Amino acid sequence: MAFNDKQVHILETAEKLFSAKGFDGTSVRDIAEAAGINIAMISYYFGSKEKLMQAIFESRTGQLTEKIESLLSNESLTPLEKLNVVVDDYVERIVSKERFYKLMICEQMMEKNVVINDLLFSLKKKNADLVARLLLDGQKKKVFKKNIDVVMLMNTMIGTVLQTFINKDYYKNFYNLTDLSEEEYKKLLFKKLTSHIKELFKSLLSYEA
Amino acid sequence: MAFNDKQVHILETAEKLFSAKGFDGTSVRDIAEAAGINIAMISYYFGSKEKLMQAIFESRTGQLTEKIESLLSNESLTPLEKLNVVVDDYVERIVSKERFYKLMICEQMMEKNVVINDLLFSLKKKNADLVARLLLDGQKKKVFKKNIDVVMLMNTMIGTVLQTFINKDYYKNFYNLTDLSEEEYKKLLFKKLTSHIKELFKSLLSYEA
DNA sequence: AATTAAATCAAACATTTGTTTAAATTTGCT
DNA sequence: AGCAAATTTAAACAAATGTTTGATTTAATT
Repeated sequence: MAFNDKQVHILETAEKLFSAKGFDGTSVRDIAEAAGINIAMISYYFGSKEKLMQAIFESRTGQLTEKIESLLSNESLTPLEKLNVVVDDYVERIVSKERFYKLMICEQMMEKNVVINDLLFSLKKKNADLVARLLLDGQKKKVFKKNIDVVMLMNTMIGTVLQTFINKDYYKNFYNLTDLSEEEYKKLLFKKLTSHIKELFKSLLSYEA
Repeated sequence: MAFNDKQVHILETAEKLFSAKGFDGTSVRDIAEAAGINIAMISYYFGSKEKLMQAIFESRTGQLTEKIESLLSNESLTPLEKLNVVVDDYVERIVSKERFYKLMICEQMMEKNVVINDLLFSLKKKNADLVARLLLDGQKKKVFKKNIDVVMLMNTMIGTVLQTFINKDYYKNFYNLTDLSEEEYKKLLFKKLTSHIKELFKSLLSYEA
């Protein structure tokens, strides 16, 4: 589970290629060449191409729930504040790990690697449960309305962010932002997305007039 | 551009396999076997595996904008009513063409087939322009507020629907709906999604209190 | 029925695929 | 320096890949 520098380098190179060309569209020779290593090293370190893919998912999903868990136990924040932190965290996560999330979507859609899908399933369950608990707390404290569809709420958040990143280049073109650097553009997207989703959540969760 | 019955059969079989295993994860032998034809027929009818994929996209994207275009020219509907029809149309489209939309997401994420990406780009532009015109009309008539981010709005709609379908099985499990048939479940999702998105749009577009 | 075009087929093609091997090199330790 | 373990290498492996071939069957037209 703990990877050395060389292994991390291979993992990152593979992640880059997999997200650009897909798992089956990338050969172990592609990876070896891009990483500047011998082909045999992949089997040597990871066992197989398949297990290399699984290693990517294991290493990336490792620390994902920690942040939300610690957040929820923080007593000094109101439910709405907590939810806003969750939004910031999700968006930030996808912004900074864009390639991995592309991989994740692909893998979720295809009925291929059972190990990975099981891993993602339990991850989703964990996250949904945590957010559900947060919403329940808000309902008890009368700041969130009743009858909230947790999964739908999560889908709107994650779906909006992912769709925005899938459409990243299109958005850039649509609003004539082509002169922005990649870094500036990502910052802009982060701001737009977080405020947009927070606005959505506010209207979804607060009592209506 | 007009395909005969046998060609359509090959296209549909390929679409099914591509969406389940990915383009590179599906061999022409897989397709031929599943379709009950000889391998050579794929090159014979479509030229190559690559062009077969493009043919899927051409045939599927063909009629996509027609409905929205005719809708916009309908003068008897209010902007909000029109928008609600757009929502219904989008969700219905994705519900009924689930497999193709999976393919579409994958293809959009990967920097592989330029022909397909160009096709999708112009399709997106067309749709976004149409919706933008609809929103503008509503703004003129003072039923929609100013400062609407069209792309973000579309991303929320499409993203929510896609994410819901990517997570379809998870959602089913989360709410103990496993005893529903596929058809019943799709109907339920359609209702949930359309009402959810319409609610989102209403709060996004109407003047605040 | 004869002729032509379209459709289908099994077989072969040259590449590319993931993985393994066994030898060579480097590294860490005494 | 000497030894053993870990790392790296080029080469080889069988299997699978997309495409083409050339013969054969089917369909349409005269």
